[in-house]
Amino acid sequence: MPKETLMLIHPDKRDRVLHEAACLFAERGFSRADMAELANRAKVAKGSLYNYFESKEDCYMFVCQDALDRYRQAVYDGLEQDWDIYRQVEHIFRSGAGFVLEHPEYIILYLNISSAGMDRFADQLSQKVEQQFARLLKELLTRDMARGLVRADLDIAFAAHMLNSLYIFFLSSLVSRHHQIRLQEYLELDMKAENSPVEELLERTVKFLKTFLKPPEEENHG
Amino acid sequence: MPKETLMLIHPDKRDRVLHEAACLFAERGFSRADMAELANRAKVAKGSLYNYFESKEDCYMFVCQDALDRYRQAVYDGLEQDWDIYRQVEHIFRSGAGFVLEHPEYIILYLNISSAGMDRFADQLSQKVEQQFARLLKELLTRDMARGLVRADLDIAFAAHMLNSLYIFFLSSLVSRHHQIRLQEYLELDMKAENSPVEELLERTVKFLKTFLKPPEEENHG
Amino acid sequence: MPKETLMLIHPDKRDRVLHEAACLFAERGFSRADMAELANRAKVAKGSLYNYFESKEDCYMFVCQDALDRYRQAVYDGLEQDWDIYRQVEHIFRSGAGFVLEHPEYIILYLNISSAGMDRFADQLSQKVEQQFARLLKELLTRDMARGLVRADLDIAFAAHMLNSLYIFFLSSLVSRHHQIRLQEYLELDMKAENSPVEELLERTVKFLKTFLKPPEEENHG
Amino acid sequence: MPKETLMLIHPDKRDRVLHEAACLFAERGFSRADMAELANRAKVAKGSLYNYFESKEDCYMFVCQDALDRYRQAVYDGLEQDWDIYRQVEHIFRSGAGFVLEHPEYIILYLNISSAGMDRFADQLSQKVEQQFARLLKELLTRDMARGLVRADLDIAFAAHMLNSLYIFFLSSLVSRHHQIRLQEYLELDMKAENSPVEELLERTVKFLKTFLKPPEEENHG
DNA sequence: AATGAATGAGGATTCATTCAT
DNA sequence: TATGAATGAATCCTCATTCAT
Repeated sequence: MPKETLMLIHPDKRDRVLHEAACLFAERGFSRADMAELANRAKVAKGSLYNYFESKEDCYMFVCQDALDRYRQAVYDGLEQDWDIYRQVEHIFRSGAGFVLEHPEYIILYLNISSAGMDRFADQLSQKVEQQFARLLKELLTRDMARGLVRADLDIAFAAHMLNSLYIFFLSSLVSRHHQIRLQEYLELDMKAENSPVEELLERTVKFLKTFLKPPEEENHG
Repeated sequence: MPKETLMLIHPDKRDRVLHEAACLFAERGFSRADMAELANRAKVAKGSLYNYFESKEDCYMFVCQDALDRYRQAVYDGLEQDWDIYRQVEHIFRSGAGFVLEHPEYIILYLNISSAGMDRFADQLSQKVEQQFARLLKELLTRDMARGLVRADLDIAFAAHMLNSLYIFFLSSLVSRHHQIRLQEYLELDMKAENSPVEELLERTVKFLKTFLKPPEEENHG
Repeated sequence: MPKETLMLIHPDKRDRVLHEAACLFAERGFSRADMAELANRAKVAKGSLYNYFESKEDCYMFVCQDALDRYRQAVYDGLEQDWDIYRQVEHIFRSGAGFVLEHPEYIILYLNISSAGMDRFADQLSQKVEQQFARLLKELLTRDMARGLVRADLDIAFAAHMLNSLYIFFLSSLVSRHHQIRLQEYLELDMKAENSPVEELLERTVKFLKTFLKPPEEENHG
Repeated sequence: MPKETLMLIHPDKRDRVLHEAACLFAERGFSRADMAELANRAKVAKGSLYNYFESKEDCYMFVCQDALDRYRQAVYDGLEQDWDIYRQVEHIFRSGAGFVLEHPEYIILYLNISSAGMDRFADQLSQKVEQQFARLLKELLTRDMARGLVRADLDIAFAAHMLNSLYIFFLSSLVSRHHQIRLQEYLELDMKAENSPVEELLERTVKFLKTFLKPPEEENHG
């Protein structure tokens, strides 16, 4: 619940504040980020921040929500309803990667929600963050199972859960040192290499998914 | 690189300090945890902490490494080499869950490594954390693929990556608010319920894995 | 490099802070002086000091530079270019003494620069402190040697060095316990006596200088 | 007043402690020097230091007194009573320089006595430090004035004071950054140069002294 | 609405000294 | 006598937030 003022100021300034806040929180984490630095970066007076937000926490929360909105617009926009699940998932992975590479700060904010001492943020943000993709995945799996594109013996909810898990780690590996190191251990991919293997990882992921989700007879025919 | 003193004091005191540190860091995160509070909880003088550790950061790092050692001992100890991958994985999931329920603080420390501003910790910890399980999973998959227990068309590295991803989310859902909410959205399981559905989740996970990893012909026979 | 804020606050407050800082640093030395005490004395919040200065060290450095500026204004102001060196030197000794008696803290700060562990301050301050008087003395000696007021066989640079040495010890004996004790041993003057022998010391110094610097023939005529 | 124990331990250990203490105090100054570091350097337990000394202050005081004893032994030892003042002074300057170059820490301790907040040390040390040279200089001047080697119109006490002043600055310029910078300004001598101009400075000093102290007729004859 | 100086609680770290072994 | 772990007061500096202009 930011203050009214935030919506009354010039949109450029608002965007600047939100962008710099997202970057700063992503760089330092909530605790180590400081409002004076934010004011500097956003070229705004320290006092002004408190005309826009109730508190640092309020600022953080709003930045996360705003990030989520921007993420959704970027990722779900080009989606065509009638594509099969494999195509939709591939599209989401690809546009998700595009978005994250352009705005690495947002996925870091996401990862932060599950870190220590952030429960109060999780309470307000997590459901909002997870719900949409969970529903979409389950709907698509159900629909395409009916269509025979997905194996019939599938635990749909769990499959959605697994898809999302892979998605999270896929995006995380684009920005988080830990996830890059982890990926290095598992897939021997160096996400920090000049010639980043994003596309390779993406294709391997999608291929893997198909191996698993497609019905056995599909393989016989394919 | 804690100071020598840490290894010279009474093991009970050392354990108390490490335990309280792990709990405090897990409760508050690195930044918000404070050394005075740690001293109180561990019933040790503030100054003594600096006889044991170079700095708060050094303390954090060592607590994480120590946590990893304890985790490994707890989880890998009962493992029998000749069990098939399904049984080994189930055992790891089960003993992992047991460990995490007893020491929720440790998995929270793990999640923290991938949060904002923790890259310097990731640099020192992540590989150590991920390597062992990555290797084990890949070895088991390779071995059991040869034995015909795992489908032959498998991208072994990616499957290991997926198994680990599910493991991480499984354990996380035992302790992290965010992951609990996420699981609620995907699997409609309330991990905070009195009658915790851990066992159910575990069985569902193992069953799901079998569906995916077992060779098709296996299904025909089973 | 104090922060901008220092120059934006009310001059009275700035002066109060600088004055109290100079006094405190002079009383205790750099290490033993503490910022909380300074805040108290200057009737300013502790945090405010850090709006004015980058650090304690920055504060110290600026206080020294400011002291130098004030010293120069007080001492060099009444100087008349065409006075002979004896009169100019006497004037500087006298106004220097006046300044030091009014602001004993400044000369203590000067003495501090040459004490242990203060090299980093010396690097930034010493040249600035010494240069002006060195040049003035050498110029006057050169000029008055040409005029026949100073003996012709003089090592001008060394004479300037010696004049300055005497000046430093003269001023130091007004404030430093060590230098007072030293002077007691050499000149049997008790600088701490109620009826302070400053004037006597000054006259004796000037007389001594004349004995040494004046050309022999001058003595014959005088 | 160190504790008895100091005199009972092995002289090598005592020397090591005193040497390291002198060096440490010279490097850091009294306040910033710490007893733990001293214990490390002297390869002695921290607790042992408190078997030797009442306190840090007691340690500092004793180190200074010990330094003075060593200085005196080194500097006054080779002195021949019947040398004229010029030769004796030159000898003292030269052996003083030798001593200081070998033990730079001692002169730094001397400079420290006159710095801020060290009055309590000055009260106990300064007289002891200054008295001997003051007396010697005055005696020599008196004797050699009677011998006609020193000009008759001399203010003997003041001349002694001046000689000592030059001596202090001469020695200081061998070790103190501030004094080196000062000397650079006055004499354009770089005491830090590889080919250190110590000898040049010494000769120039002695020559200067002669110019000043010798009676005029001496010059006519010389 | 914008500004930025003021505030003071909070938190990491240091260090002289003690004392049990 | 030597040791070094324990102690806690002391001290530098940070930073969210307020408020007068």
